[in-house]
Amino acid sequence: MTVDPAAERAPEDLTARARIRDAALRIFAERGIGPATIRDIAKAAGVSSGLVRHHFGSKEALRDACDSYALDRMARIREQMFAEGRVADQGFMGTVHPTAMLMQRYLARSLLDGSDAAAARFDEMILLSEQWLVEHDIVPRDLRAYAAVFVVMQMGVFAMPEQVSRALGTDVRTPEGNARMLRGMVDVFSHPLLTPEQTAQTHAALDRVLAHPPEDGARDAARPEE
Amino acid sequence: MTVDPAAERAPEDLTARARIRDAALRIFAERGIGPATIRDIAKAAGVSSGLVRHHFGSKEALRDACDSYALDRMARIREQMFAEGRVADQGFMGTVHPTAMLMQRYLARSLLDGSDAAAARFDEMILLSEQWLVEHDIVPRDLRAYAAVFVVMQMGVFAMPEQVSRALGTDVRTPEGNARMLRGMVDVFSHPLLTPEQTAQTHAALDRVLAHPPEDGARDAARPEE
DNA sequence: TCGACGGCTACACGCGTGTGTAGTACCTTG
DNA sequence: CAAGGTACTACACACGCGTGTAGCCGTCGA
Repeated sequence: MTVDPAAERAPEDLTARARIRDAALRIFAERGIGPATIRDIAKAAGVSSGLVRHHFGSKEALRDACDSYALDRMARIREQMFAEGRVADQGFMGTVHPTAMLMQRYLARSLLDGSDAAAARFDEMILLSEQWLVEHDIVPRDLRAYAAVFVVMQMGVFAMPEQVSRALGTDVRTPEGNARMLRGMVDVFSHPLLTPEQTAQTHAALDRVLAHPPEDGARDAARPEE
Repeated sequence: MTVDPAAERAPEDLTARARIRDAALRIFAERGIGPATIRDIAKAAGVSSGLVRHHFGSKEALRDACDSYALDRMARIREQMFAEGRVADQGFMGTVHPTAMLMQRYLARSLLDGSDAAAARFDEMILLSEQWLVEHDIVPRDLRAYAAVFVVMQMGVFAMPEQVSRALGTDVRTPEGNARMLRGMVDVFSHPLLTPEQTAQTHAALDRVLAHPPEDGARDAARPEE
């Protein structure tokens, strides 16, 4: 569980247990939690599938181990970046870091799968975002909604790397593709897409729609039955 | 396949086939494509699982049918909104519409699952976004990356409704919660989050990192082996 | 009236999955 | 040196899945 404070990989990580965790992290990130199989993880780690169970007990426990490991790695990378004074990158913290790229992808997948740990981190990111917003005197109509959308949007980018890669013509798992993606994020968050008039119009449209919800001929398609 | 040009549900849609499609759409949207089972869809539609196969042939074919149906519905809603002159909403087109909410969620799930149809729509949205950007004289450093990130961010919001709902304290599947979420989106896309200085700094940081990629002690965790 | 066909059901098959169990090699410890 | 436990493997089990098959029932045209 404990890893040396940065620098090189801890010696413990040369063990089969660490190889399994690393392989799981990678395969979970690539395919998603559900579709990934214990057997494939074991194969990637060069061990038997029984050993995975021996070390982690169950698939969910393995996922939990990956969660806390990824969270830990991200926290360390964040610390490191703060120490190096790259505070400007905080919003997109660590995303150029090769390991951080992987961890972000994994955490997005884990969040999509319904991980409690990833959800906790999600909430934490929202709190941080809210804090950042008030510190920078950005006061939208709905602070919480703003922060939530902001965070979920970031996660979304990491949750669909195949789509972004295809659209960009460059694999975002490479540093080059990742940098292009991050530039895109920076630009989206720096150039406003909507003019004040458009914004006001859209807010008005939202108000209008909320005042009298639209009728829809396909009620049965949206009915909330079990 | 063909549906009456708006208004009420087509009579065909009272058939079991339509009920199955609707149930599939809803369950796919709720749980994701992979975890959803034919048997549960059949149960929700009030038919036997065999009938699902009888009408659609396979799970993937059912997914395809849902794809094209959802795409069609979204296109019609878009047309309708254009006809009503609500062009201001185009960026977040139809997302307050109860059916559109469902379709958006479904399409996000389908995209996450690797649907070709959803991917095609994704690319189309990117094209539209690029077009919209040049029309409004927004010229970021990387137009394609901007558009791709913009679209994937929108999809991300619909791909993780549980997370947003939890953060907001309101179910985004209700009109109220959805409206809050949409306000958040509007605000994110209208208020720039980064100052020009921060933007320049981050771009510089990206340049710097790309010039000499960061060393990482956890190379083995990111190695690209199968 | 009758036959055929499409909507529909019940049930069985094979497969891959997570999980459980038995057993082996090795390393540590008294 | 003996003993025990840990790392590790091979194999089997039960379950749920998508899929396949056989057959029933109502309707509609000749």
